[in-house]
Amino acid sequence: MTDHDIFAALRRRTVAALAELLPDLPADAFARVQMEPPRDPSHGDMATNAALVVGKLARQAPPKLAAALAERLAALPEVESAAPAGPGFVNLRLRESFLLAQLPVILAEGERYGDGTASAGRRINVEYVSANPTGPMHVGHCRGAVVGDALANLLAKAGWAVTKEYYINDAGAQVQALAMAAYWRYLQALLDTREGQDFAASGPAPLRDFAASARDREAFERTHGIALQYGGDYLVPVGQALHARFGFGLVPESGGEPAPATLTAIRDFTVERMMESIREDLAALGVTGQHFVSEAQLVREGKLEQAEKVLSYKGLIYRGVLEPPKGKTPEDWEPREQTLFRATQFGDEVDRPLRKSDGSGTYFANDIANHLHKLERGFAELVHVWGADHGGYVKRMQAAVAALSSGTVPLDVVLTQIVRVMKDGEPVRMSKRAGTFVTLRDLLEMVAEKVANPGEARDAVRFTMLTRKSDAQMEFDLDKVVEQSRENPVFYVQYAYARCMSVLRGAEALLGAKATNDTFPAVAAGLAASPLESLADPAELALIRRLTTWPRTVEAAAIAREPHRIAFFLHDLAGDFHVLWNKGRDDATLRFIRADEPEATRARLALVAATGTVIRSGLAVMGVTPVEEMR
RNA sequence: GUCUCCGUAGCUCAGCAGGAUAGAGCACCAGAUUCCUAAUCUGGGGGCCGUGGGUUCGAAUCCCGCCGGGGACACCA
Repeated sequence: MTDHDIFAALRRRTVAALAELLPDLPADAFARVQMEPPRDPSHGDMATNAALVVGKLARQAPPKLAAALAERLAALPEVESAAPAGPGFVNLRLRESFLLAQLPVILAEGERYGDGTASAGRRINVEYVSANPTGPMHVGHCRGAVVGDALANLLAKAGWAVTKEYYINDAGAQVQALAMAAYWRYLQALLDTREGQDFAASGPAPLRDFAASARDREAFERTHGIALQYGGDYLVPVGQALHARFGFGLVPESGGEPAPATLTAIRDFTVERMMESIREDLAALGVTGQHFVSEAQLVREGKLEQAEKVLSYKGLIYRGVLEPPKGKTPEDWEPREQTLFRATQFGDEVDRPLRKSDGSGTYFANDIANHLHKLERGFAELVHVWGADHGGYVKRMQAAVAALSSGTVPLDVVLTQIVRVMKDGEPVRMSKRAGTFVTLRDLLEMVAEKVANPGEARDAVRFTMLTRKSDAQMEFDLDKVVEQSRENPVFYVQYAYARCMSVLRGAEALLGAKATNDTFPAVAAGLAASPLESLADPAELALIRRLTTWPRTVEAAAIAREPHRIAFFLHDLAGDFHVLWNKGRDDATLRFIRADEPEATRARLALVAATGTVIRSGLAVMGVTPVEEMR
C-alpha cells in the first residue's frame, strides 16, 4: 500500500498538477520531483522541489512555476495552504483533518502500516553471517548477523520477497585443517579413557608413540608434520563426541596419518557439530529462518564446472600469467600460468584466478558457483553482508555476477566494521572458549548477567548493534547497553512503548479490554473509529507528523540497505512521545487519560495506540521484542 | 604502490538517493521540581561539515586532487 504514505500520495498529486501545467513535458521529466518533510517546521508540513527540478526543461523560471503550482496544490482537499518559497520550493500546509485521518489508517493497518510495494515483490536473496564452520561465532559475526537479519526484515517490509541465506564454507583447506584439529582432540579424548591409557602404555610401539603425542600440542604437530590452526578448547567436546561415536575406529592401523576417507568422515562430523553450535548461537540472537547452502555440495554437484562453462561460453576465461601486485610483492611470488576470469571487463582491477595449481577451484571460483546457484533460483537482486575485511573482494564478486547474469542482476554488498567490546572503560579481548576473541555467546552472557532474562539481553544486543551505520566502527559498551536512562537508546525506545502500554492499561474500563502485547492489535484496531478533533496540541500534531513519515522511512532505508535508520527513527519517535508525556506533567489538560473528558481521552488513546503500533512495527524489523512493562 | 571505507560541535554519532538558517545524545552553563505521568524536565552557548578545485539555480551530500586514519591487496577462506 503506497497510499498510506501521504508523502508519496501528495507527490503523485504534485506530478499530476505539474503535468497539467506543462503538457509538453515527457513523463520522465518528473522523476526527480520529491515531496519531503521540510527541515524547518515553520515551512509547513511538506515541501516539494518540483518547480526547481523541471524549471529548466520547461524553460520557466522556478519561482514563477512554483507560484503556479502552489495555486493548484492549494486547491487539493488535503491541503490547507500552499506557498512558493525560496528559489522555487512549494511549501504545503496540510489540513489538520487530513493529518488526523492518518491515525485510523495506522490503527486499521496495524503493523502492516509502512509496508511497501515499490519493489513489486521482486525476489531478493540476502546472505549474511556465513561464518566459517571452524569455530564459534564472534562479535564481528554477531554484528553481521544482526545487520543482515534486520536488513532482510526491512526489505521484506518494504515489499521484496526475501530469502535469508547462509553459505557454509565447508569445502577447502580450512575445514581440512579443522578436521586435523578435531582428530587431535579425538586422540586426547581417547587418552582420557582407561582403554586409551592402557593402549598408550602397552600398545604397539609406533602407534603408541603416535597416539601419545596427542597429549602435547607441539609433539602432535611434530609427529604429523603440521601446524594446528584451530587450537581452541571448543573442539574438546567434539573430540569426545568423535570418541563416543567411533570408539577407536579412527586410529590409523600403523601410525601415520589418518586415511583420507577417515579424515573426511571426521571433517563432516566436525562441520556438522560446528554448524549445530552456530545455529544455536544464531537462535540465541533471534536469527532464524535462514536457508543454508553448502559449498561442498555445490562442488559435488559440479556447479563450479557449470559456472566455468557459462563464463567460458561468454569468452571470459583464459590461461594467463598475472603481474605481481604493485608496491607489495609477496616474497614467494613467481610467474604462474593460471585459469583466469576476465574480471577487468566488469570494473575489477585485475583478472582473477579460478583454479589452484592442484586443479581444484579457488574460493572465488566456488563463490561464483554459489552465485550461479542463486541466479538459477531466480533471484532478481542479491545482497551480502560481509565484514569490512572482505571489502577487497566486492568488485570481483560484482564482476562475476554481472558476467553470469549479463548485467541484469545487481549485487549489493553491505560491509560491517569492527566491534570493540568495552567493559569498565577497557576493551574486552579474551575469551574463555576461543582464546583470542570475544564470542557471540560470551557477549550475550555478559549482557545477560546484567538483565532479568536472556530475551532482554538479545534485544539489547540487537538494538545496540543497529545504532551505528554498519560501515562505521562501533564501541559496544557493556555497561551502557543495559543502562536504564535516556542515554541508552534501547531503553529510551522500549520505555516509550512501555509508557504507551501503561496508558492503555490505565484505560481498561474505557477500552473494555486489558492491554497487553497480545491484545494490542485488537485494542488498537478498536480505537480506529475514535473521534479525533480534540487532538490539536503542537506536541500531539508533531507526533502524528512523525508517524506519517514511517512508510517513507522504511522505503528509503530499504533502498539504501541501511537498517540502522530504523533505530534512529524509533529514537526520534520515542522522543516525540516522551515530549508529549512530559507536557502532561506540567499541564493536566494534556494528560492522556482524563476522567472528565471521555471523547478527548479516546482521541489520545488512538494517538497512543498508533504510536505503539509504529514502535512495534519498527522493533519487529529490528528483531527486538517490545516490552510492555518496565520495573 | 593500487583499491576501498571514513574524516560533521569538546566527546560519541545522525544527516532522509543535492535543497532553504547543518541536527541528536553526552559534557558544559542557567533555570524548574511540596501536588501532578520525574528510572527527571525546560532553556542556552558551542561547528569556514579535513583541505583545494569542479559540476549545479543550490554541495556535508556528486566528480577530481591533496592531507590524515581504518581495511584489503596472486594458487588463504
